Amino acid sequence: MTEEPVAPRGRPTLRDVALLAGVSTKTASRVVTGEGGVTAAKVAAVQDAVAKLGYRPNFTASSLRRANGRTAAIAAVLEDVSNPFSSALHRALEDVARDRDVMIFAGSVDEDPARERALIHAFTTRQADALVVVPASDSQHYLAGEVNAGTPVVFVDRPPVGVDVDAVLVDNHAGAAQAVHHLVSHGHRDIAYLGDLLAIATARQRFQGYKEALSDHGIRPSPEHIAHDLHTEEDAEAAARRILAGEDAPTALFTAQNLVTIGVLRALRSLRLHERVALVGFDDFPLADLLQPPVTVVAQDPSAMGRLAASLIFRRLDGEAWPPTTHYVQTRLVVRGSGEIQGPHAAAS
Amino acid sequence: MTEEPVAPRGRPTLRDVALLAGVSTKTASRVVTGEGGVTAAKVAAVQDAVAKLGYRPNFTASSLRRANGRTAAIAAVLEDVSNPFSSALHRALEDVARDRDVMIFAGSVDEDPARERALIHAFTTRQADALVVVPASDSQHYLAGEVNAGTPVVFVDRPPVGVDVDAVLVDNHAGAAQAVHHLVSHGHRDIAYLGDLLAIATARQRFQGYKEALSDHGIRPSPEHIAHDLHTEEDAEAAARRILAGEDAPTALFTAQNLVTIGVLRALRSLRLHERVALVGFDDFPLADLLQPPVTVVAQDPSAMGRLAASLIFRRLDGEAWPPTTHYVQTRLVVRGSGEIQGPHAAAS
DNA sequence: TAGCAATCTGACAACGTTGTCGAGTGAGTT
DNA sequence: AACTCACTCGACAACGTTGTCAGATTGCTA
Repeated sequence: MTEEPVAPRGRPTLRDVALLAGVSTKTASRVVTGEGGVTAAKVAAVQDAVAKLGYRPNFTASSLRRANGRTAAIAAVLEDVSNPFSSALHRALEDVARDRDVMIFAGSVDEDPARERALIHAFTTRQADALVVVPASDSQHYLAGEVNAGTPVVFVDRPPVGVDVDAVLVDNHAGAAQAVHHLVSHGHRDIAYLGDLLAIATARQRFQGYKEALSDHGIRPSPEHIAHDLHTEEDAEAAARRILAGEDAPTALFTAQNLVTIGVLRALRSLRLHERVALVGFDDFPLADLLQPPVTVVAQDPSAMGRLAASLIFRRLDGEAWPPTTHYVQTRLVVRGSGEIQGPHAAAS
Repeated sequence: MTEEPVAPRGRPTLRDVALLAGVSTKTASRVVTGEGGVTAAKVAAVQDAVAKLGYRPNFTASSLRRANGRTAAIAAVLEDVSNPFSSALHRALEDVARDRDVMIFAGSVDEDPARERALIHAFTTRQADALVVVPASDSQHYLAGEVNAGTPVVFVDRPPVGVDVDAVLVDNHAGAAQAVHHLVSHGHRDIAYLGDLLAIATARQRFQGYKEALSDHGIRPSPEHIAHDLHTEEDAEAAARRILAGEDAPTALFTAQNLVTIGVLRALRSLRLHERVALVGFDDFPLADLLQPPVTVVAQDPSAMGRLAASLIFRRLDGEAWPPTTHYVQTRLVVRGSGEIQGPHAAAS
């Protein structure tokens, strides 16, 4: 059994180590940081003292003093750490950061602009080396100070407004259009739109893509078949029930967000329309392939987005410089079944 | 040439603010911390300077100096931030912490003991005020120093070994037994077990619960119908295929973990056995209710666990003290369909 | 033997902030 | 007029660490 010495008061500091080892704090510092230039005897003495006291360096004090002042932590301001998109993003950031011994601070904004500011304040105040932001507010002009001070900032999924920084975005417009074209090509002309809060830029873009794709085919969507501002599964389920109950119900649905898709699936299921009404969702989700029918989606790749965002961050932290750039990550139509249910105008070919 | 207005290098500090406002740093500090005892005129001057310079306090420097040295951050050492259990836990911690303006540091261990230590080292070195740990290692004796130094530590989901701290656990044994009793009561006697790495304590407990519940009914499980160490969906799918292909295939399956359940569902689906072989899974997952048949599970409540863990942490941070205690959170059998498929020994009642 | 470079070591200051304490001011009391 | 008291305010030190620099020691060369 190893002897556990009684720690004096609070945590031991470098002073305590130095005292016990009979050297100066500076020499102790040299040993624990591996700076070198210390005789073997003193190295051993310091290492003994470190072990005996259970000394752990205080990284915050160290980064306060060190030249570059880096804290080796980057902050992620996410929609909600527990949703699959955010947590896949979080994980991708962590994977890249891990190789450099950098930690991730993450927080959930919940589409609340005030919370967004509070989180960013909390993170910058804690000297995060960089910021990855999925914004919820109208404008992020308040970030200008940080950006000027040289903190790398990357926006993900939603474009920056009022501040000029790198961004990793999805081509929502094209993705939505792709979904709609797919449905039209399977014989549908009456395609409903169910989407998230219009306050969210990506929701607006997806709606635009939907409208324009329809118009490409000379179709004008029925206003009753458009539902905005659905932010929970319950909202979406209720809206879908309403739309499907009306006369001239649509033969296909485009659901422009994750939770909306799931809520709509519940409605379809309980109305026993899931084998009859076609559905394409935006954003993939776990088990989509195991449902009956399997759900066709326009998939985003949050992992790829996270990795790209992290690599931009680290390149800037390494001193590379370039004008703020927006990167687009491709969406991918994943054909599984629900989107291929034939509509009334199916080509006879 | 006139004197260049010295563009402050990097971020403005309290010194810069004080200088511009014509007060001492201490007075500037009093204003920004709201300590009070400053005349209105100087308050205004300082606030002007803060606004003009875009000053943000350096929270790490502040916590270095402040009496209690708190960093208002707690660390969460999780299995994998992107899996639903971990991220629900993470979110619950965040929700409780948010009310106190405390941030969460989270990291993924991936069942790697070395990574667990590295993460905890990184977090303690950054002066996290407390630790929430889902351990992966055999022993966490190395935490003794931290615990002695007074850092609150709570283990979640898996018990601490080699260190005496609070824990929030699930009664895996009882939950697994409940699943098995349920299957037996629906006429099954040949019930397979498919579970995660035996190195994980919870997996062992669930297996124990499985075995003992069977033995309560006088059933001895067939060794060919037991598969351990399945840690990915693919592992689980392969194992399920093997078990279901053999002669005397089981009529029911108990899947002891999330991903295992999903892998097994894939196998059942592709073998077209999903309506014939009963299944109860341990741990709930999104969309379980939308599958065909809907999946019966023994649900854990990661949110409740996270909230409980956080409240223990904060009570200790608030100075309350008590001997380390283990709390058990109940599991709940969620009956949905897959677990109620009748077996050959169904009572004729 | 003196001279010199190379190596090791510690005193000191500083990072940005706040706790302590005592000095200064002015109003109110005797 | 002398005194007390409440209130502001700033000088200074300190939190735990590391950068700077100069002093001490050593070994080697001339």
